[in-house]
Amino acid sequence: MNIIFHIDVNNAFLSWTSVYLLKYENYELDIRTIPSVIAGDPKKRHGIVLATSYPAKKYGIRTPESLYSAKNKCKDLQVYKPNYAFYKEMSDKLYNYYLTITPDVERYSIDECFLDLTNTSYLYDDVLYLAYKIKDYIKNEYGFTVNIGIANNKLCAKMAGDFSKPDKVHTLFDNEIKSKMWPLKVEDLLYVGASSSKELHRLGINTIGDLANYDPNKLKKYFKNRAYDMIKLANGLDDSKVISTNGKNKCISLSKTLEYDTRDLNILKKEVLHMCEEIGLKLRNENLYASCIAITIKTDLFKAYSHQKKILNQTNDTMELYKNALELLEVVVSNNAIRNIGVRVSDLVNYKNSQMSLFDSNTKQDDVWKIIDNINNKYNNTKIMPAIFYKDDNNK
DNA sequence: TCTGGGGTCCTAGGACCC
DNA sequence: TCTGGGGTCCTAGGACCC
Repeated sequence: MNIIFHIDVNNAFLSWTSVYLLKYENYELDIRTIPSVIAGDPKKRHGIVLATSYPAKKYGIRTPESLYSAKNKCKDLQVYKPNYAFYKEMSDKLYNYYLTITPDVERYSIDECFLDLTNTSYLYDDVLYLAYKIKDYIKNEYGFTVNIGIANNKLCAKMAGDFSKPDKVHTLFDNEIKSKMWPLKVEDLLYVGASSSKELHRLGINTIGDLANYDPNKLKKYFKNRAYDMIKLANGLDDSKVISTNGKNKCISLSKTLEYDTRDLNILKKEVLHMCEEIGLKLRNENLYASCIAITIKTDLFKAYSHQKKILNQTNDTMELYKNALELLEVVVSNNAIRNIGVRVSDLVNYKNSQMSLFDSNTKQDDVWKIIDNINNKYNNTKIMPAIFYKDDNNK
């Protein structure tokens, strides 16, 4: 029998900012105790609520709603900006702490990990006791609380972690699925989102138990092959493994909501070049090459489009990425005003198809990037970048 | 001065090959 | 001298997660 822990930080961004303010800015007020949220800048059209305190939740404020709407619900709402560098630091600290408990740790998001204790639980006589010890250690050592879900697979561990918050340990072992999970609303089931739950309710499937016992052949008419997966999930069945994939993503993407909608190709090109810079740097730092690149956009009407293409000679060269991205950009720019633009690379490999380098100057170019990257990695603010930026800066 | 940003996975349909 | 069908690769779009 497998033993899986799911550990997530309660209101992660808000808790972490609170810890930061108390520790480094000598705040006397713990923002977790007042109606507060973490949100971006509405003037830059980043006004989305990213995390909420429990007092803010009492006003019905939820992520990710607009800051505008959140403020309408609570006039005294206190708003704090996200501090991603500190969040990353906290996330790494937690991850390294988990590794002292078991080597089998999967980072599921910035504030969530799965721990596989199947092969290590013999070291700990009582897993429930261990969970309480972990939870209390984190609270005392770092100053924020977590929820821990314990189960026989990842799905149930994650479901258990959501039962009631904060600062709680819950179990959802195989023999508890009917009593603890089946009464829940069907939309509470992992991977059943807004679109599916709407359809399920229409079919009279309101609880996870309803779904678990529904005729798969009937459900197939509405959900195709996904019907079988959904019924499996509702029965608490999940054989996915805890995989230590630290840092190894299948794609890297960057996107940006512009301050104003635009049809101006020059503005979009500049954004795309900037993203190719960042993505190229990330690829080179991890010694990865991209075989596929995409441009994504969102129009002023919130309609999303994307265009992608294979890159025959895998690359992590900024200007190669940019050249490919530009071809896609020309396809994607239509009559729509563009609100959000992004670049995504995928099919990442750690080798380079070097056949073509006999005919071009790739090797020399690689050396140039190494020098540029060393400087950029060292000095965060004064970046070496393609000449187009200098021109732009001078025009300000 | 309403609606962010970074991911994974699946499916349908077209192109192309034999 | 009349157009089947299997397999693979690729793209676009959508659902879902945090």
